[in-house]
Amino acid sequence: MDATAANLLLDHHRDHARDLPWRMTPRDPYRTWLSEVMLQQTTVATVTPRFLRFVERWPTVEALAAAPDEEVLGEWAGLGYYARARNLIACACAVAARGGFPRTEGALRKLPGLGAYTAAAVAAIAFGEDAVAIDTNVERVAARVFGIGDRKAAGEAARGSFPAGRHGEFAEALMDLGASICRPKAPNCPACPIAAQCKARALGSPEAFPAPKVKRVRPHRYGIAWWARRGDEVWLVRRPGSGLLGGMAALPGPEWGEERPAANAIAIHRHGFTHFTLDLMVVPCAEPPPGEGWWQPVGELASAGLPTLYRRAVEAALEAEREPRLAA
DNA sequence: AACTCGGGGAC
DNA sequence: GTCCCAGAGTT
Repeated sequence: MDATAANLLLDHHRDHARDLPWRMTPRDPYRTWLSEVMLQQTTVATVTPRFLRFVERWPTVEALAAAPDEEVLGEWAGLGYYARARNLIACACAVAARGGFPRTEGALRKLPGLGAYTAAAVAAIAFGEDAVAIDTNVERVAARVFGIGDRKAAGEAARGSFPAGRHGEFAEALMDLGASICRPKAPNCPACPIAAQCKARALGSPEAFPAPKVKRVRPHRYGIAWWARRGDEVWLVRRPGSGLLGGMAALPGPEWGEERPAANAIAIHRHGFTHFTLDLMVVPCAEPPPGEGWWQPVGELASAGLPTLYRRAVEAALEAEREPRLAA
């Protein structure tokens, strides 16, 4: 993309930039960082209400660093990719301890949870450094503008297009274009300020770029969740601090496996993860299984910080208790 | 370079 | 159902 096209895009962005709650003037490094982490593999529509709740509860990185881990993980519950929340806590503590965010891409890159993209995005957007933030939007727009099928190659080709002194603004312009006009499906080329410069458009098939990802078959697994009741309470546990749903509140149960267990379930909840699907069988038991845990009032399950898998499984179990005939 | 790691919105 | 999303960390 030449300088003329970059200026056309920046001019368009001046009038069409999305009004997002983390885009205040001037940019707040804390909110920039928090939004970028929340937005990793997560849509703006999903993030926006969660971001607002989060900054309402913890308005500064110092406040976040001082919060108990369980409360932060609970606030993150339902957003997915929980390593982000664990790294968020570690990063907040490191930043608070050193008296604020580092202001360069290289120093930001050393913080937990900040990879190549996020370090560059925070450096460029919050601190005005000429760092190049290449996300999936930039890759897709570049793939079409340059007519390059390979996503990573397209992203690298976009590096030279970032105008000096305006890298943060340009990254946001590319991201807004990718979200609003140069969408994955049904791109709105007539509304695009750089359609005349677009190779994929000239070829007549913008949607053919970038090349589609190779998809893999998702295996299936089975699991048991113990349903231990005591009056109006249910027994919950905290999962180990790493791995799938690491550190999150959960129903107790053995590790999941390939074979369908023979168990008398009152409910079976099917859940889709990124790389497998799970049938979680909720099985009543008289006593809590051995190990750490706590009795959670069923009327206060919303504040327990359950990830979606267990939140849905609990809902199914409570429904089964009300209507036993519908048990699976 | 390939895998792991969630969940929801849009279609 | 499918595809995709302001990716990072591990192996």
